[in-house]
Amino acid sequence: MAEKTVVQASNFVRNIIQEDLAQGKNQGLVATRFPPEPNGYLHIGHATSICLNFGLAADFSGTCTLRFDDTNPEKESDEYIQSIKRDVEWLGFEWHGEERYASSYFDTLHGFAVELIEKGLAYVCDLSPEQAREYRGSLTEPGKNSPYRERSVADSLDLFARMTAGEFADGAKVLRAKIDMTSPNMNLRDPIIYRIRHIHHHQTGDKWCVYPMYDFCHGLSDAIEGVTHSICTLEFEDHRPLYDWFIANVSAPSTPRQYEFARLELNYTVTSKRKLKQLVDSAAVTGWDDPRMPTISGMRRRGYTPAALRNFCAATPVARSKGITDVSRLESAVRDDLDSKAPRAMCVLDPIKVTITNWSADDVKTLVVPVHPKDETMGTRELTWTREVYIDRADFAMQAPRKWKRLAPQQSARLRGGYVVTCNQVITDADGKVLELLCTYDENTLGKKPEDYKVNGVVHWVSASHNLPVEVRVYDRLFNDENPDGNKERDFTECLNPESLQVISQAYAELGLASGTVGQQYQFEREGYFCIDTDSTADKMVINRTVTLRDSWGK
RNA sequence: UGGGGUGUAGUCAAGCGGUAAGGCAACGGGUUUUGAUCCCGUCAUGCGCAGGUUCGAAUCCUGCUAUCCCAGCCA
Repeated sequence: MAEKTVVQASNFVRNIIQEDLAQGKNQGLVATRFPPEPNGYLHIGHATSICLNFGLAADFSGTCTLRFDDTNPEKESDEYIQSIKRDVEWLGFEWHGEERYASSYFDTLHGFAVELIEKGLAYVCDLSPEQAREYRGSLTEPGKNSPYRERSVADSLDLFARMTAGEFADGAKVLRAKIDMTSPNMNLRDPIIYRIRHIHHHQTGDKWCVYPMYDFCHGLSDAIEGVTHSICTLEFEDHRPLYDWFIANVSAPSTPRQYEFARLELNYTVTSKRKLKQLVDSAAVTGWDDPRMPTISGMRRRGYTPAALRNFCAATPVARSKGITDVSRLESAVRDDLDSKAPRAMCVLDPIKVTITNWSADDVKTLVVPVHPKDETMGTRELTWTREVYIDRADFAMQAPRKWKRLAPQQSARLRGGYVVTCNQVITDADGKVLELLCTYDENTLGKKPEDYKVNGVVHWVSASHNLPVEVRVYDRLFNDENPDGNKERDFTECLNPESLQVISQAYAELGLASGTVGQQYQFEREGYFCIDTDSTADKMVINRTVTLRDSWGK
């Protein structure tokens, strides 16, 4: 089946690039970058950034690099680097050249810092963190100059060299840019550009004990890579003057421009690496790849597809106004992609036994049905029809409501792909719980409508004797509250949904599923989309519910 | 009380002086051996509020208001 074309939502960055190109800026080049800090797993918010940066580069025949913004070794690790690379690749993007590391620019960056000192635009400051905070002033009051601000160039040069050589303890001194302590923009009040950290770095080992701060490192790394359009989120808007200041005051090899857009917010979801890490560390979920997590690895395990995520991102407008996107948009992107790709199968999650009284117990019939109702290139599959079958408890009602299209006493329904059956008798236990349905089948209804009566319902089923018992994990949203961290009075973990995972230890799938391998996706007809989980063993297949089908009947 | 942003339907948004795109959600209807998919249709006399400029304003001007971000040696 052909790939659907996805509507590309508006994108103000795209417009800016088109104008730049029209004016011949940047020699007609477009270069972007995706710059994660390797301090956690990527989530749905990063997916929008990835799609934006790689997508823009692809659309304008440009390049997009993957650069690890690894300036804070304390929180970073190789595990995160590996997961990030895997996630970007899985999404279907290829970064330009080898992956980059800001840490591999440390020599150049250090040189830029020296250059600033030589120009009298940076100085070594001995203020303690507490003192520095006092000197910084507040949002409404200007800051005061540090007593070390007028230190001579020679002294700062010497001190910075000794900082770099490891002569001072963590926090003893910092290198600061000399800008304006009275600026209404806090970022310009002599920001710190290097701090001392005697700590092993996952890439550079013990080579350095001074590490550059984000503002200094990021823009200049962009300049080193020849990035033309540096796209980040809105909270960095106030940093832009600083971004430009560093590039203007150092012999930067190019002049990238920063553009900010509103990060993606999803309702019923938390997207903050810190909070996601908290969920993992507190065992509220089983790991970064728990299928309930909004991480890329979690969504992958849940059964979301790269195309679904890409389509979702492409259809998400890139704007400068903040808004909360409805998760239903994500879910509809998943359904939309899986509908055409997922083979169909049947699985009964909550069984009631049905005995077809006019079908012989030793008669086992093979039915051949299409794998996909609209795509015959996907072939056919076999179902086993026997005297005893299971249907779902939800598909039978003692008292059929109005417009009921399923089974009920004296009512008929088709067992999908098989015959029409009529329920003649209901066997219940002392409490009235339905134990078994006694039905008769109509032999003239295989592959055709009954001649003298109408059947409006179709119900999924599986043979009670020829099936594959599986464990099914049914997921619901992780949080009950639409805005988990919208209330400052309570911790976001207080609105964790206690029923976000329901384990059905024994469900019954059609036999054909036995050949499925980990990651294989299916549509269980009338139930939803499912995939085989990594927890599956030779003895027990574990299946995740990715998302339900749209349901206009209601639950 | 400083600075920087943003307010268009339930929701997210386009719109850039010429008479309010689109998506999701919702609601009707058609097809259907999945209450799915698919297909049709409905959904802003109005763009945060109040003035002003103009033949004409969501778009320009003035004032107001709401809301978000910034005082890490985090990114």
